[in-house]
Formats: sequence, structure tokens, C-alpha cells
Amino acid sequence: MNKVTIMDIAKAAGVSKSTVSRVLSRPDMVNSKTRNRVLELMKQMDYIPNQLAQGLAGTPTRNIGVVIDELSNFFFIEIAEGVDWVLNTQNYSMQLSSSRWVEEREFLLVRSLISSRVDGILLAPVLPESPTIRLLKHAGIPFVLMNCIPEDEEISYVSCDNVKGGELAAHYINSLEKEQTILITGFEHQSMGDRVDGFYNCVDHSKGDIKRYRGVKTFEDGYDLVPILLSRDEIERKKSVLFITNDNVALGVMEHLVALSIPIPEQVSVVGYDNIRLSSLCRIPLTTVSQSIRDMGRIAAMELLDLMASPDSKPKRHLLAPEFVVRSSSV
Amino acid sequence: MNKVTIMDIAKAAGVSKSTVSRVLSRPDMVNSKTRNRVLELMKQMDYIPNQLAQGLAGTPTRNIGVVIDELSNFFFIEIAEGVDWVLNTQNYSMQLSSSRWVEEREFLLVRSLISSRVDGILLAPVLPESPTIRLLKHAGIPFVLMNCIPEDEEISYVSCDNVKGGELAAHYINSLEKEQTILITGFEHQSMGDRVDGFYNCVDHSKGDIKRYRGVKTFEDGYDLVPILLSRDEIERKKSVLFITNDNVALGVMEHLVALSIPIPEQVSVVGYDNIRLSSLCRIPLTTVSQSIRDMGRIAAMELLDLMASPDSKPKRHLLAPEFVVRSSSV
DNA sequence: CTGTTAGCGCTTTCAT
DNA sequence: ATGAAAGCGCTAACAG
Repeated sequence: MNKVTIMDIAKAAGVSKSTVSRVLSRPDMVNSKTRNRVLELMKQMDYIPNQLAQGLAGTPTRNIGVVIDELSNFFFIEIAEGVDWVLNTQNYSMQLSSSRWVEEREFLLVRSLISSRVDGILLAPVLPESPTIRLLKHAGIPFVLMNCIPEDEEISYVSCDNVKGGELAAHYINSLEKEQTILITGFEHQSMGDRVDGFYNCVDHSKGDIKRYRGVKTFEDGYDLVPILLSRDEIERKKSVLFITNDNVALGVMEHLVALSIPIPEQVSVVGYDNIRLSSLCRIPLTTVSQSIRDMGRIAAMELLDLMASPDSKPKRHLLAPEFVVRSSSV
Repeated sequence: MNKVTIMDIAKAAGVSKSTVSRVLSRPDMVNSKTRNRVLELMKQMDYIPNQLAQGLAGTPTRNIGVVIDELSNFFFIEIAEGVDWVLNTQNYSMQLSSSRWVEEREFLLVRSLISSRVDGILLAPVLPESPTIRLLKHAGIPFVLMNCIPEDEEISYVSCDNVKGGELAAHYINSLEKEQTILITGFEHQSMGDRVDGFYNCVDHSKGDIKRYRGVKTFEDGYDLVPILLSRDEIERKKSVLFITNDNVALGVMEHLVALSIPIPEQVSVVGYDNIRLSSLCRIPLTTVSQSIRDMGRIAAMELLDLMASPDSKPKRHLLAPEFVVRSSSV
């Protein structure tokens, strides 16, 4: 390992280690001649400051911890990109990791981030209320939640208006010709709950009951649901509308429908939620509720930096408006 | 911030801080009674060890730095997933960041990782030979390169056999009916060079010159190239085969072709490279050269852990075999 | 402007 | 089994 320390270069330069330390932290406090000599030596000797030591001694680490729910999900990746973008312009590094939707993992990750003294944390929580969030508050570290609306009014967050999004979907679906409407939901996440609430608020219940399938979480789950839809709901003969609260799953469903040559949208209309990038590129471009995902990351990052700068500023609470995007998967 | 230190809990427990430290690092060396008391106190007082201090004092950080070229690219995300998977089972954390294909950023990121004393580094380098790699060697930190074949024989890597992949594509394309073949390449990355070499090795040159477009790097670039292909190469009337050395770009090209109602594969056949997940889900499933991307991450991570355990073991050098996948974008 | 000194929180001999 | 003390590399008063 790199064993060069400020002490080594101090000796080489014939100065004290304080001086060397100063050229690192307050260069202007050092005589330009010695400063240059020291800098030169640093370069020559391949000196790399030990961030652990700096951190221990009190310097902010300029590291921001980011915890998302899934890595292989464009939704979260786009958030991370937004975050990364902002952080970089401000010379912060991002430390990205995934909870994989498991609370305990989330807790451990956050704990580890605190333990490694990141200057702030961005979290897309599994639940809006959890030990993780209590930990964050208790630790007194600046943090902003993403894709989640916490009950605690003191907590900063950036989320999308999922109730509104559900309503948009309902209005659109009300306007469609159909014999049945089927709702398909996945992870029991707050955002999903809100979407469903908004949907039920506005959907036209007079057109018969709305069937619901729960726990359909992944692309594969969606794919596997299709045979059930066929046998239980006869979607191949009754003109059906599927509202699937997650694009990723919707893609899986469509994939299987296409494989079985069931015409979309003539026989089955599909409406998703999220507007991930894939939704416009997939086999049959997907009608969906769009969230400006990247903005979510960007705003969250900016607010976090703000929070770090002025810790007692009021909590930042952002609710981004969704938009409805009609594509060819529905009619 | 969390101000509870071992000293605090030592006082509370009426023992010395050494003892507390021991229950952290060598629990078995402590009387089980005191140990339990201390552990209980830690829980009660919400104690979180300071990883910086631990690291400074010599304990490995159990952090692995991972640097990829792009975040919003399933190719690299899948690598990261593979890595994450392995690391987690071994109780290591991953610190993920993106160089965005810029060498300087890559260098800075690696430097910062070393500076924060990660135990090892996984890097998908921009170039097979660079200051970054020299830095890594010099620092003496265990590392494995991904998606790259370094010239230096002492360096461990996991990559795919891109020459072979190019050859596979050429053989397939030789078998296709066509009036012209067009090669489209992007980032001047080693892997791309190898693909092209393999391709030229095997492609049938007797069927006329092969035109080449360079510097087509992103989905958008691919999209924008289509009008040029139309005007310069008249692909709408001459039956054409496009070999695009990157699926992401191929998707962009296809998107625009579809928008212009140019029939794929009847009029234009498209062959990509990478077999990212999208390639099987996109509007017209893409014929492509498949790399077992996730394996690459998994193997790299495993070899890194191995390297960390026995630092003087021989360099690990893996070349994964590609596979050719025919889908509906070509005929 | 520069050197001296005392920590930051934890691990680790070395005694006891 | 436990405590005392030194030290990891760096920063931050405090003197000069």
C-alpha cells in the first residue's frame, strides 16, 4: 500500500508536518515558495492523502451515501444519474448501493454509511417509516428521502404525486371501450398504495368490479401472470384493460402477450406507470404515467447539499407532478 | 452527529476502552459476562463504530471500490450486479461510481477510493494502459480489471473474447443475402477494436467494400445516423446489413428505422453486440453477440477477493467466450 | 508564515 | 481477562 504520509514529505521538504497539512487544507496560508516545493514533492513521491485520517481529524469526507431499492431497474438508475450529475458539479462523490427491497439490508447499508462518515445520505426507502429512518434522524446526519412521503413532517423528501398519477390513469381508462378492467400491483410500497388510491378514487366503478392481482413484482412475475389472466379472466375474448402500477412488470406482461399473439391494443390495452426509458423502446411502446425521474434525483441531491450547508433550514418537501403519456399499447 | 464512542460506553460499563474495543474485534477474548453487558450498552446507547477510526487503526474497511464507464447502460449495470452479488455474500460493501468514459475522472475516482482505503478495486477502464492503472499498481492495492485486456502480464482481468465475437458476427453476416454491409462503431475502446479486428478477419471482402461509420457512441447518435445512412447509402433501396458493435447504439438505429417504416429485417438487417437485456425486449428483438455480462462481474469479484486473501498469487486472467444469438432483426 | 502540541476513535502490544 | 499507553495520518488551535 501507499505508505507515503505528510510526515515523509515534511522531512523531504525540511518543514514540519503542519506546513504540509496546510498546503493541503489552507494553501494560501503557506509561503508560495515552500508551498510549491511541497506540492512538487507530493507529486514526485506519489503522495495520496489518507481520507480516513482526514475524516477522523474532522474534515468533511465529501462523500454522499446513496441507497436505492434496486440496481437493475432503470427507474432507480435514472435517479442515481440525476444525483451523480449534481454531486459531481459540486465535487462530491457518490457512494451507491442497493437495498434490494429488504429493510434489514437497507438498515445495515445506512449504518455503514454513517459509520464511514459520509457527509449526507440520500435514501429511497423500502417503507416510509422504519428503523432506518429513525436511525438517520437520531444520528443527526443530513438526509433526504426519495420516492417516498414520510409521515414525519421534519423529514425532507422528493417524491412524485402518485395519487395524482393514479387519477390520471383512471381518467384515461374511463374513456376506453372495454369489457373489464384489471389492476395489477407489485411491491407493497407506499408509492404503489398511493397510485392505487388515486386510481380507485376516479375510476368508473359503474362498469363492473375491478379485479386485482397483487404481489406481481418483477418482469418475470408479469410474464408468468399471463396464463392466469387467460384462464381466469379470458382476456383473449373479453376486451380488457390492464392497469399495471409498474412499467417493468407491464413489460413482462406484454412480452408474454406478444409471444401468444394476443393483439395489443386491439384485444388487450396495457397501461403502466413510471415511464422508464424502456417503455418507449419496447416492442409495443407503453402507455404510462410519467415521472420526471431524473429530476427527482437532481432535486434530492441539491436539497441535500443545501441541508448540509444550513442544517437548520426548514425541511424540504417536494412533490413532482406526473404526466400521462399515451402510446400504442392502449386504445 | 452520533457522538457515542467506545470511551462513552466504556465508562457506562465501568471497564476500559480496550475492553470495549475487544468486544468489537476479538469478542472471544472477553469474559462473556462483561461482553454481554457491553453489547447491551452498545445497543441501548445506539453506538455505531467509527469506520474511519477503525480503518486508520489498521482494520480492513471491507469496502470494495467499483468503477465502471457508464451508469445508464445495462451492460455495466449487469456487471455491477454480478459484483454486488458476490461481495454481499462475503460481507463486503460495494462503492460504485462511473467514469463516464473520461480518463481523468477515472483517475480521480480511483485515487479517491485508494485514499479512502478500500480493500480492493474493480475497474472497467477507459483504456487498457493508463495513468490510472499505473497508479493502481504503484499503490499496491489488489485490483482486477473488467472488460479489458491489459498488456501488462501481471495484471488480473476478466474480459470477453471480443475478437472471437467479431468473427462470429462476420460468419453470420457472410451467410446473409445483401447488397451492402455497413460497419458502425462507437467509443474507441479496446473491446471495440478487437470486435472490428475479428470481424475484418472473417468477413467476406469479395462482396464489395465495407463502409464504416465511426464515433457513433450513444443511442441518440445511432438514431441520428439513420438519415445519413439513407442519403449516402440508400439503405431504403439496397438490401443492407448493419453490424453495430454496441447494442445500445443498434437500438437507436432501429428505433429510427422503425419510425420511418423501413422494414427490418426485410430491407435492413441489424446485428448488434453485447446482448444487453433490452436487446430481447426491444421493438424488434436484436440479433447480437452475447457476452455473459453478469458472469464477468461475478468472476471479477471472486478473483479480487482471492487476490486480497493471497496477494502474491499469480495474476488471474479470464477470457469469456461469446455466443451468437439470432433474433428477428436480421435475415 | 511556521513549528509545537494535542487530539479525532479505535486497535494493539505489553504489562498486570 | 483486563488496563495503560502508544500510535494510525491528519487537522487545528496556540505560540512564536
